[in-house]
Amino acid sequence: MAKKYNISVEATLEVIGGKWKCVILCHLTHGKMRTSDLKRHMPNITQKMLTQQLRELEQDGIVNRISYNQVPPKVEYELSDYGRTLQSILDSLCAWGEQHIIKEYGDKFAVLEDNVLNH
Amino acid sequence: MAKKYNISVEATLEVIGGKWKCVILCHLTHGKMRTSDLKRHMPNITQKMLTQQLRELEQDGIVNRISYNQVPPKVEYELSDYGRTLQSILDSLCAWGEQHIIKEYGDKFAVLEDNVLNH
DNA sequence: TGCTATAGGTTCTAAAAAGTAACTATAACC
DNA sequence: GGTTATAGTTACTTTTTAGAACCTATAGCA
Repeated sequence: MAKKYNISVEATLEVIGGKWKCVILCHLTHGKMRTSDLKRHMPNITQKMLTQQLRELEQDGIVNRISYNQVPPKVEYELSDYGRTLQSILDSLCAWGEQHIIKEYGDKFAVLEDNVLNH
Repeated sequence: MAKKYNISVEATLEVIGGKWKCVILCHLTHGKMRTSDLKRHMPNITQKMLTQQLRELEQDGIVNRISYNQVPPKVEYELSDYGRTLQSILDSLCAWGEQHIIKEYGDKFAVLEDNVLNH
């Protein structure tokens, strides 16, 4: 049967842990996005990691994958209903990061890439 | 100069990302703990990883290290004031994990180790 | 004397995670 | 006919992370 957890947060980390998942999900809190949009917002992620992480999030029921049957392909991702139960956590993580940047660097504009500030 | 972030959550993950930090911090939300207490609550962490992660959290100002000058040594860790700005996020992460476990397994008692349930 | 407990350091190795590069398909366009 | 765009796969390599096994010091105790 199931694995054992020593504290419930371990279960959370199994779903949204790792280097990229929280970042992907934070972007998706702003709404549906195509693969190429995500890629644009995450210039350092590789195609491989992006699809791999999205697959896992899909399998865990966090995101929906919407595939339009056309060529060239068009695929969109969005937070699922279940994924939206993470929304306030994701918002808080972003907000904390922003405060942390201000604390560390004094000015968030100094370290946030332009594209981010267009939110 | 500073590195650039493409989204503020990246800064958060730099501080509390990784396999162990959130778990350590969640335990510390319940109050000050000795190294050996933490170890007991995290049977799968190695001594090396535990001290390494605690060092990093200390350097980022998230935890305080309180060393009593005695033999055998006694060291306690606690959330710092700054670390406590993460408290509600940590609580939410734990709560979400608990709900997720219930969703996945139906019964949290089936997968949470006994020691956890004594909280 | 020899053992335990405590917190931690060090070196080496194993495993996991992530990156690189090359490949697929096909419609639309020049 | 050649090029671009899109989303994705695959095999291989590198980097990062984590673990195992060893070491330190010393008070207290049988």
